[in-house]
Amino acid sequence: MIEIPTKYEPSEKESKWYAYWMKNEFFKSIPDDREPFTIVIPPPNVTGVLHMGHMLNNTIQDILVRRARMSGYNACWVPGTDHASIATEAKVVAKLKDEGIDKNSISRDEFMKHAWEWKEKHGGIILEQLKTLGASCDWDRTRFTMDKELYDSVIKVFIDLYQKGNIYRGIRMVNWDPAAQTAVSDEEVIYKEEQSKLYYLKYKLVGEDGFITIATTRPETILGDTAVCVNPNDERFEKFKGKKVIVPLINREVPVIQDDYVDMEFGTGALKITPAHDIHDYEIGQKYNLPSIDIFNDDGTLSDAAGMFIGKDRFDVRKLITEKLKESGGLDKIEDYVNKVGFSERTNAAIEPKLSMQWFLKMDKLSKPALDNVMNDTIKFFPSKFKNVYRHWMENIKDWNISRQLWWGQQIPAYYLPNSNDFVVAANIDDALKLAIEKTGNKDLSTADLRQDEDVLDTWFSSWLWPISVFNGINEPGNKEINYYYPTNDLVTGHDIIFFWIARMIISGYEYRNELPFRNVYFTGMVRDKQGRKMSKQLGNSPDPIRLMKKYGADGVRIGMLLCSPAGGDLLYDDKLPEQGRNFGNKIWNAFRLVKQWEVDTEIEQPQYAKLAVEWFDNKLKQTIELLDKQFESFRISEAVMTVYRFFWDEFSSWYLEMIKPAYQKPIDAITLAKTNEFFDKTLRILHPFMPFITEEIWQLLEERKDGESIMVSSMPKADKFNIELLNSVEDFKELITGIRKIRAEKNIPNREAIELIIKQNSNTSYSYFNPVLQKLANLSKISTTKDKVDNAASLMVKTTEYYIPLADIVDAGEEIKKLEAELKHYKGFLLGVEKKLGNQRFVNNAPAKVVEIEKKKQSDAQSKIKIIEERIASLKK
RNA sequence: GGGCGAUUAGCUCAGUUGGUUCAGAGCACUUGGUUUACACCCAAGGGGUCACAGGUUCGAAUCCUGUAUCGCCCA
Repeated sequence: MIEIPTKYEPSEKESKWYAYWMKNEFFKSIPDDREPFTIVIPPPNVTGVLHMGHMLNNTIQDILVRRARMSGYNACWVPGTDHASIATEAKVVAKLKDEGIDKNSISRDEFMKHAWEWKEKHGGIILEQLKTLGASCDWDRTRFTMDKELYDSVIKVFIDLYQKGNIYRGIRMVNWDPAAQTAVSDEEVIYKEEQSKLYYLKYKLVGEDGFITIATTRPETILGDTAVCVNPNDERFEKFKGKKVIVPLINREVPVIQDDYVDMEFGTGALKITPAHDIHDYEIGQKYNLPSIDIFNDDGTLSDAAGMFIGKDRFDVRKLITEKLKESGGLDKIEDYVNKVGFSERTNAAIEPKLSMQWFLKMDKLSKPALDNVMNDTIKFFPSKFKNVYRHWMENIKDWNISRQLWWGQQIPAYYLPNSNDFVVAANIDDALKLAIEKTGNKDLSTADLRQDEDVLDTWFSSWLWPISVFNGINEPGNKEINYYYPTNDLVTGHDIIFFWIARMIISGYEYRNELPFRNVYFTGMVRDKQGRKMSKQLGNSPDPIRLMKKYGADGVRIGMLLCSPAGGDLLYDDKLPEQGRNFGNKIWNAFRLVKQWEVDTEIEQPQYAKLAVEWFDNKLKQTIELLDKQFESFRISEAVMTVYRFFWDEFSSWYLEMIKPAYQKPIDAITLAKTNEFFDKTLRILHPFMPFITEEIWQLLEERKDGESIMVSSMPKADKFNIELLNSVEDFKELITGIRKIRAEKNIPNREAIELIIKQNSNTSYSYFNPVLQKLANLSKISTTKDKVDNAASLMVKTTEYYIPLADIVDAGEEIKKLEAELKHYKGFLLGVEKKLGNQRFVNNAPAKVVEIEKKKQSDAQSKIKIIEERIASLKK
C-alpha cells in the first residue's frame, strides 16, 4: 500500500497548484474562434481588503468561469479595482496629516502625486488575496478605474453626455459630508436611530401678545429660519394665520404660512422652516418664495450668515444656543426623543443637508431601454424578485449628482471663462481654449484665462462603464476585444448595489454599445453572523478570510459558504460551515486513498456484483450531470453544490464504493478498477469548479500526468441518456438494504454475521437482478423465494413486496404484531383518503386522467399492502 | 407614512409556475458502532396541523383577500 496520510492538508497543496496554473497561463484569454464567456469582476475598492462578502461573490464567479472554461468556452474573467474617491482621499489625507502635511497647503498636482504613491504601495491588496481563494482571473487584464484608458473613457463620456444636453449644473440640496467636505449620494448615507431631544421654542407674535411654540431637534438651525408653517385646517392657529412671528435671539420677523404638508399630530403642529438646511423646508421655501439663509460653512462650523456663534462647530452651538434660549425665555421645554440621523458611509460624520452647486446627469430618457430590457427578461435577474425593486427605482429615477468636491478622481472637463460662470466642456485645455474663443469671440484669450472646474466625478461614473471600458470600448468602439468579449455573460454582485452600479451599467451599455452589458445578473445575499447581524469591524464579528482559508483550506471555505447560500438570500456565517467544507475535502481524499491502494489482479474476472454496480453508477453519474446542467442554467448554485456534495458522499462513497470494494486484502479485477478510475475522474471534473485545489491534487495523482496537464483545462463531462427504470429500482433496492440494516440493529445482529433472506413471491415485482449486490452489502448467506408465509422471521416491506429474515427464536411475536398493527392503521387511513377522493364524482370528472390513474394505483397498492399485513398478523397470532 | 419581500423541522433554507405512497435537504439532535478509506468517520432513528383567518378549486405550502410578526428600500 502506498503511504498516503489519512488527513488531507490543504494549505501547501493550494499554493502549489495556483502557481502551476499561473505558470501555464491557464487563466489567460485571447480572442479566438471559440465562443467567449466573459465576466467582469465587480471592482472592489482599491483601499479594501478581502472580507466575507468578497469571498462569497468571487467564489461564485470563479465557479461560473471554471465551468465555462471546461465546457469549451473561451473564458475570460477580468479583475480590477475602482479608485474609490472618498475612501482613498480620506486615507491619503490622513497619511499626509501624520506626516505633518495639511491637504490645503499643497497643490492639486502634489496631492495627486501622493495619492498615486499611496495607491501603488497600498492599493489592490485585495487582488492578491483573491489568488488565495483560487480565483481564475486573467491577471494580465487587471484594470483600475484611473488607468489612462479608463480615465479617458470617463472624460469622453462626460463630454458626449454634455453635448447631448444630458448634463447640467444646478443648485440642489445635497447630503454634505462636513468631514470629507464633499457631497455624497443618498445611497452613501446610513440612517441610524439616535437618542436625541426635542426642543420646544417660543416664537412671539409681532405687535401683539401670544406666541407659537414649535418643536425641533435642531435648535441651532433657527438662525436660518425664514418662516413658520402650520396646517391650514388647524384651528389652534387660527389667530396666527397671515401674521408674522419673531425668531428668538436674532429677532428676525418671519411670516406664518399655511401648508398641509404639516402634520397636525406631530410636535406642536407648528413647523419652523429653514430652507437652506432641510430638504422638505427647501421645497416649501421654493413654493412660497422664501429666502434661504445658509448658516453653515463647508466644515460644519457656523458661517457669517448665522449672525451668532460664527466659526463654532454645529454640535457645540446646539448646547450654547440652548443655554441662550433658556436665559432669554425662548425655550419652553425639552423632551427626550428618538430620531433617525444620517451619517456618511465613508467618514461617519453626521450628514448636513446643504444647498450647493453640483453637476447632474438627466436620467429619465437614458434609463428607458435599461428598464424595458430588464422587465422583458432580455437581461435576467436571479432571483427575479429583484425586478420589482429595480422597476420601482427606475420608474421614479432622479437625476444623478455626478460631482464630488474632491481631487482624487477624474476632474470635470469644464473650463470657466474669465470672471464668469459660463464655461466650455472639452477633453483638454487646448480644445477648451478653441471653444472659449469661439464662444466669446475674444481671440486674445489664453489657456491661463481658463479655470477648470475643481470637482471630480463620482466613482460610480467610472464603474458604470466598467464592462465596456475594461475592453477600451469607449475610446475605440470597434476594437477586436470589445467586439469579442462584449456583451459579457454573467454579473455576480450584492443586491445592495443594484441602483449604484447594476442599473447604471445597464443604462450605459445601451447608451454606448446599444446593447446589454451582461445577460444574467446573479444577486448574492449579505454575509451576516449567525445571529443575523451585519459583519462589521465594530462588532468584531467578521472572520479574517485569509486565516479561515489557512485553517480550513480555500476549498473548504468555498464549499462551506455555498452550502447555505441561496441566490439573493443572506448567509449566516458560522465556523461550522468551512468546517463542513473541510470535512468534505477529507472525504474525497479518503475515497481516493481507498481506490489508490487497491491491488489489481488482471487474472480475475469481474464479479457480477461489480458489473451491476458499475452499470448503475454509470447511469447515476449521467443523471447527476443532467441535473447539474439544469441547476446551472437556472443559477441554482447552492443547489448544485448540494447535488455534487451528496453525489460524492452518498452515491459514490457510501453506495458505489461499498458495492465494489473487494474483500479485505483481496485484489480488485482490472475492469472494475478501470471503470472506477474513470468515474472518479469524471466526478472530480464536475467537482472542480467548486473545489479547484483538491480536485487538481487528486486528479494529478489518479493517473500519470504530463507537465502542463491540468483538470482545469480538461473537459466537463457531458449529459447523456440514462436508464431511469434502472435508477428507480436501485432506489427500491437501497430501501431494502436499509430495512435489513434496521432489523440487524433492532435485533442486535452484527454485520459480520451472515443472515438469510426470503422473498415472498409476488406477481408484480422481482429484484433478483440485483441479488449479487444485495448479497454482498447485506451479508446474506442465501437468498430464496417462497409462496408461503414464513414463521419465526422478522419481516419488512418495500413497495408491495414482503421480505423475511428467519431468526429462529429471537422474534417477539407480540412486538412484531404491535408494529404491524400500527402500520396497518396507517395504510387503512391512507386508503380511506384515496377512496374518498375516487368516490368524488367531481374529482373523477374534472381531474386529468393521469392524476386519476395515480390515485387508482395508490388505491390498489394500499389494498395489497393491507392484505399482506393482515395475513402476516394472522400468521403471527397463530 | 409609501413601496417591496419574507413567514415551511431546533437552526439555515429548497419546494421549478395547484395534482405521483401522509412536505425535502444540510446542520444540529438521539441510539448503536475501534467493519479492513475516512471518528474531519459508519449505520439506524426521531422531528413540521407549511405564521393565523377566510376564499377560489374536484384538489392549495403553492392562487386571491385580510390579520400578525419580521426584514429591506424610499421619504
